[in-house]
Amino acid sequence: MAFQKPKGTQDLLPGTVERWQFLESKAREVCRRFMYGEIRTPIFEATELFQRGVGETTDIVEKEMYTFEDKGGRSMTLRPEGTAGVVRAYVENKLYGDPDITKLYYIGPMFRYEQPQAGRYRQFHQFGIEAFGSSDPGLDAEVIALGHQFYKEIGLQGFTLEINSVGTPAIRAAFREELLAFLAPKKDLLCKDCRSRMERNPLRVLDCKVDQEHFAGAPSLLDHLDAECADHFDKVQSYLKEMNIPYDINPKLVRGLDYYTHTAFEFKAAGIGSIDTIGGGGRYNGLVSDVGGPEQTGVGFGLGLERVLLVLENQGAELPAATKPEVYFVALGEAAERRAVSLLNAVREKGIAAEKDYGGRKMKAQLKSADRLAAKYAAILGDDELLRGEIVLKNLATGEQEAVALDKLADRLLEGQ
RNA sequence: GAGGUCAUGGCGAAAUGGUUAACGCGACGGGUUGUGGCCCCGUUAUCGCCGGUUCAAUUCCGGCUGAUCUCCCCA
Repeated sequence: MAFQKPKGTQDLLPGTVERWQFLESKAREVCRRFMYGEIRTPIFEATELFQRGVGETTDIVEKEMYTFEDKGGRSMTLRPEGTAGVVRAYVENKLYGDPDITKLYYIGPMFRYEQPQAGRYRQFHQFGIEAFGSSDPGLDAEVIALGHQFYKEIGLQGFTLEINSVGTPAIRAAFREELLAFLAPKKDLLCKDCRSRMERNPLRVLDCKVDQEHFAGAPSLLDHLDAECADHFDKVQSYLKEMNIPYDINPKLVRGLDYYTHTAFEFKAAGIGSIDTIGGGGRYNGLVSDVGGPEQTGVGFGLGLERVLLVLENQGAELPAATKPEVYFVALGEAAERRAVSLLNAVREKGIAAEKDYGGRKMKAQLKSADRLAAKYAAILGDDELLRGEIVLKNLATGEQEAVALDKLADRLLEGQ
């Protein structure tokens, strides 16, 4: 084989792209109803944007970025996530000047240099939304509701929602000290991953799969929230209840990116190997100013389209397949061939999906193609039909045939749809 | 960044250190010089790449690449 696609990427071919188109159109439709407008930002940005926006000590920035130097000597990075670029565009285009809340969505590829596994790719695709300009917990709830509606509408079964409040950076810093004080005496009992987490990201330690026995009596972040944070969290929950969106509180939920404040949430579903997160997000009140904008709040959400699709396929959901032609033209002989070309074109102009043979093959082979493509009709045109000014329309499911005047073909097909 | 499993045709999938690499599906052609889906016949593979062992490698060994699964982490 001469060339292979880069590791962790995929070719989406006709027959499966329809599934992607389905997900994308549903995403757009839900955003339309929620009044989120599409934003398309560059696929690469200045490296520093992600360093500042995502967080210097995150795995993404430390080891997963596709970074390169352009010919002008600038360090550029293929976007590893969507929020930083959107925030940059929000600031650069001074959308904060809009008196109303700015609500944006995006769909597109993201890039992370990782070892691929089930539901994890180097180029993957996210659908995400960001809402700027309000700290109202109702907006957090709206963001969650949009995600919930999307999953529901694509037919996903059995997904769950977990929420948490991660407070403010100051609260987290204080909690972090207390947690480390709790963990320090147990350090030697913990697994090697936990010991490294203690240095890199202590809040994640409590989520460890193997060391749970040592965590009895551990402090909880939720107990350290100040009145404002607790009130915000309560209100988010009451809005979710108001909308009948079921959720669980997961006090150990910490998101992988540094910028979250207050609300953090994840949607989960089984069916992607060892991975269960299909989407997540939260509020990021400090991010806009971190990236050089004014003090402005934001809340958002991103979901992985590959993962959602894997779960759907795993659940045996009905998904759209390749387009089937309404009619397949079978032409016999040169004169019929010429006429078939014009009929084909005319029918297509009327909006009918139509195909014909281009191999000059015999009738049997042409009908076989029509059958294989699952055409509804075969339109058979030979010298006899040409003389009569007719074409034979054969219903391939029933085998019934009828002669149709050539100039009535398109109308006949349209009424049969 | 670490580890396990794997790599044969368009697809699924056997077997084998030696001269025809099963079988199934599909595709193409024919049986039926104008009727598909059923049936019958025929055709359809430089065994991922590079190197090594050997008289001989698709088969054994090593490296590479990729897939898949898992850890870290994440969508």
